[in-house]
Amino acid sequence: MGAIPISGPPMSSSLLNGLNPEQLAAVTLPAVPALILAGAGSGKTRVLTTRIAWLLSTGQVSPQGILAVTFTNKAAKEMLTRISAQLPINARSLWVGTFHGLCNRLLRLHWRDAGLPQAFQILDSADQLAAIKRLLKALNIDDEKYPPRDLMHFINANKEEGRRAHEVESWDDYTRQLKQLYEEYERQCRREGVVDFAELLLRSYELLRDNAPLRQHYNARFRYILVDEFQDTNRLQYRWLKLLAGKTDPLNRALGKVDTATGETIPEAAVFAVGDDDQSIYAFRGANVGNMRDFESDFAVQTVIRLEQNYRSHGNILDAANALITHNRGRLGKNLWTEECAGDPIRVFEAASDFEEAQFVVDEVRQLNREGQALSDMAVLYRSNAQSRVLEHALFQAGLPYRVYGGLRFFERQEIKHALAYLRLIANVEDDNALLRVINFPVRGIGNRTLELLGETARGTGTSIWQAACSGGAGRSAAAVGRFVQLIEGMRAQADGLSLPELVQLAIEQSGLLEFYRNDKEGQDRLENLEQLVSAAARFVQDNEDSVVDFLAQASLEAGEHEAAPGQDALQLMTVHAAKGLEFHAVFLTGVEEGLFPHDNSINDPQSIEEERRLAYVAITRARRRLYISLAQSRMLHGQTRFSIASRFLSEIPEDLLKWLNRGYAPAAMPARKPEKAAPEHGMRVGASVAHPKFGTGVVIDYDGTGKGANVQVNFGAAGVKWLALDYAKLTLVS
DNA sequence: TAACAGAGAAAAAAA
DNA sequence: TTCTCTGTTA
Repeated sequence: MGAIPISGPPMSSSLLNGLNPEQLAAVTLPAVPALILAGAGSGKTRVLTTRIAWLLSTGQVSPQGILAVTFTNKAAKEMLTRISAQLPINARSLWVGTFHGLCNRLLRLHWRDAGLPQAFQILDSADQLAAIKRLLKALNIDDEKYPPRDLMHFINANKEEGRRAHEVESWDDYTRQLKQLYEEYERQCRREGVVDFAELLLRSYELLRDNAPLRQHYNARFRYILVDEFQDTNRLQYRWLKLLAGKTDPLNRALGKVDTATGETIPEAAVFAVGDDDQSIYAFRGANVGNMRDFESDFAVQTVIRLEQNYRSHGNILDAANALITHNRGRLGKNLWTEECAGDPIRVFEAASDFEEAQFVVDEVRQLNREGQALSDMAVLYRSNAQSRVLEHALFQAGLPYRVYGGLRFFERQEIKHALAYLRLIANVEDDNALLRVINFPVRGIGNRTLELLGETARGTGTSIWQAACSGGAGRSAAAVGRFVQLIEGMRAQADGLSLPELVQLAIEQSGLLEFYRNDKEGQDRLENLEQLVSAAARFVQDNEDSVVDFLAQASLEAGEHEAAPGQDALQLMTVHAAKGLEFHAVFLTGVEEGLFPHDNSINDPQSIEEERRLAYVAITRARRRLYISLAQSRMLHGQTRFSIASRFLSEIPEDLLKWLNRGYAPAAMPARKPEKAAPEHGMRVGASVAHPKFGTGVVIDYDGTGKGANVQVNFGAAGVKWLALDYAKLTLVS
């Protein structure tokens, strides 16, 4: 292993400057398995990149010996950028990427051993769903009884547990059928030469598991494996890591045999797992926090380092976050601290309605902005996307520029997907997914009936729809189908000798996409996007091989930026999930109400409540200096006014850290609303303001019973929420 | 084939 | 409320 040539002052000392003792210890660990519990804002990325730079610059390992894995392309890119800023190194020789990106790399290199066609295509989740719908149709399965989404989930969940169809246990007819469909789906994918996201993982896992020489090669090669966001790994990803690290997999007897047979001692890579169990918010998509404990025991981890010093937030914000998260059980344990002062208290605002809440945000943002705070350094966070509407409306009215995260991304747009489908067909005519997407777009007179016929022919002969189309079994529309076949054949014939951007240009022109959107009065944006696709292809060939297949793979793996307004100074709006990893001077956490945050769907399950609490923890720790928490007593939800009370999470934050901006707020100011139920005879409809001699004023949020048995539930704000028997309680209607 | 009406559902999301 | 899906109609 050669050392990296170093120019200038000794790299290692300047590298390590400014690290705190824990960070330094983590960065300079010897080759042992280690778990780094990195709290929010504790300099996690810095530790990861500095460790890689340190390992390289001290000559302990060559770039080939390092594998670093992340979840998002953004994180991977950031890591590469920061490493190359610290070291004069060709970043491309490093294996740094997402799980899926690295698996793709592995499978492209060893496609034959993995049993894949050389030009295999990657299905994104929309493609996968389409493929499943097509399968169900082909098999004549009632999709009411077997919803495509459920089947997709079934398949992915099993793959993520490392189970092939034949390994699925089924005790009832329903599961037996799902299992059967899983098998059929795999067959279809194999025939079409496509792999879905979960398959990328599973296939490369199996490749390493079943191919001893290959595994030994990579075991010998990767001496240091670094994992970012380890708490977000799923079971399959963890097993994949174990395999790469040279750990035998107890779940897999075959592997044990191979290893005894070869008699080789497997060298074990030093796995450096960085994560934070308190920020695990992706259980719903398969993340298994338990991997952190499993890692400790499976690898006999002796080194656990806690990065608890926070460089982001003021003390009060950290205290609030710490206090909140202690309500979770079974944590690995961590307490953030800072050298900064306590700072401002957390400002709490209880609004009468979602409109008023939005208005509050507008007013505060405007005030902060007037004081010189950049809008882009402020964020409004919410639990669910539906909440953004009211906020956007108020911001728009106030003329405050804002940017909403989420929504469609570049490679997910329909015009882009259409263009890519033509490219896919050029690369592989057997790709039924791609064919069906564009055979009649732009419209060329090939309707459903024709497609059904083609589908039947294909099924009958066990071939692709393309084959069926070529053989001319298209009934009345045979001519139209023939023209389509000719169109694609023509493109394929011209493809030779064209560069990738030229090919993209050709595809969008000859397919008629360009003309179609030119004639479409709302097609202007789409035309621009198609132009951008050509530029993207041009950019791609600058840094990569001129290969359609590689370009398509990248398009699937990196869907591109979320839709966002052009780069002026704008307030940031996003879900709490989307905010993970980001930080802002001021954060507005909105909708902190029972039923919304924690969400209704998690209220009956302690595990889910804990995940919601971690989500709140993530939200709070995004703020550097100012944190606002707001809630609304009533809000429009699904077209109905819904009344709610403050979130339990709010009461889990010590009162002395909070500053209620509108304590003693008069609920009578609430606009009249239609009662939810028939008006009760006592007149205490939902939303009515009432007064109680002891609890003060409040708002009726529910009632039941009649006559002597009548009860009403009242939100008294500071005094809490109470059910009161009307017959006894001295309640009076205000106003 | 395309436009339209009515039903039903609505948590979060990377690759 | 608003989006998406399905089935119907011109």
